Amino acid sequence: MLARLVSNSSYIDGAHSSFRIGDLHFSIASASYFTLETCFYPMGRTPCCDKNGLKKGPWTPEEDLKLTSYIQIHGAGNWRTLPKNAGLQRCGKSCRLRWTNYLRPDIKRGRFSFEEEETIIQLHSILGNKWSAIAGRLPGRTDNEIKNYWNTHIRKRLLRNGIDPVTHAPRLDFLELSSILGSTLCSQSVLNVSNLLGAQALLNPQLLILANTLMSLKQENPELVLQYLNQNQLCNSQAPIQDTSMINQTGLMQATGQGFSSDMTNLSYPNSQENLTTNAFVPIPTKTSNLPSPQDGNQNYSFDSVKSTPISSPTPLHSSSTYMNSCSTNDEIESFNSLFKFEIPEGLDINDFM
DNA sequence: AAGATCTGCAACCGCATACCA
DNA sequence: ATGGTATGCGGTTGCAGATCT
Repeated sequence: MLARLVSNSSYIDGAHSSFRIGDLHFSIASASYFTLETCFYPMGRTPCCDKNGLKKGPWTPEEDLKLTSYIQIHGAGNWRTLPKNAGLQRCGKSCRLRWTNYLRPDIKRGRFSFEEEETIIQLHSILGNKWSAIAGRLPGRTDNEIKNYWNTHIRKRLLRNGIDPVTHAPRLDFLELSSILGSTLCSQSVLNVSNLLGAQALLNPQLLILANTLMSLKQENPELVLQYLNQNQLCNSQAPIQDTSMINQTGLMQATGQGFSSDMTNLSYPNSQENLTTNAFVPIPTKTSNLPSPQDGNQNYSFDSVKSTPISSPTPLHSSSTYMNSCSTNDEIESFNSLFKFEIPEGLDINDFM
């Protein structure tokens, strides 16, 4: 027996986005709104709330007051009946969300502290997008708040610093660019086209434009380019890099303005708070190192393992601190421009790489 | 000054799952 | 074991204010 719901403007929500008639299972996967003119429910199964006439959108202070007052007296829970009992024209789900994400008295509001941000990044490197799990370790912060902060601040910053926010590993396009530029610009020979073509598929086309521009600069004024590269230890003019397979990670570090030593043996992974505050850091992949892989739970890992990781692959995420701590300045264009301190050609927006 | 674009965040949506009858 | 309901979770959307052109 079927009960036809009379509303034609309501929509199926939450747990009721799927239903059964006999042995047939119906699922509404894509449509957010579902006209009920043709929708039938099995008798006895009703939506969690009748959306007809229920308010959506931003909460008013009056609604907040009603909800808070009700919960203070009766406690949170039983969200299905709560709106009616509290005199609210809202869905229970909406009430729960408003309470847990905004009205709860133990919510800490305001900017995230440096320590909180560090904690989020470290936990995300382990837990991935398990926002509720991360929130559970940050008292006073909600999963929604952390998720928003990650998407609007931390994620962008990691991207700009050449770190894949999914894997917490250096991004391939940055590594390849560093490799190409290190090889080609430092070389006294003409442009190694095959190297460029070999990496082309991995690169954002605009990165190629940038590389080409730098190549042109080199041809026009090679001494200036080489002088600057040497000044910034981007390459060793006495032993020019000829093989792009040897990734000059040091160059990348320097390129991002993070001030790493050119001595690879001295590279370490700062973990102390003072290092966090003074040095941006990224894992140092070296092709020749015997450093453990991320799966070892160690902060160090080889470049091979990085290269084998798809840029947007699901995260194994058992490596900790495999991220670059950003510099406190927000404008990472600066860090990229510091690659060579050359003027970026007009019309080439570095943000497009991000 | 005004329109366009960007940004941050609250709220929504659909799915998964725990719980209970 | 099965089905119905409640709740939790993560992804996405939409809006308001800020910034840019």
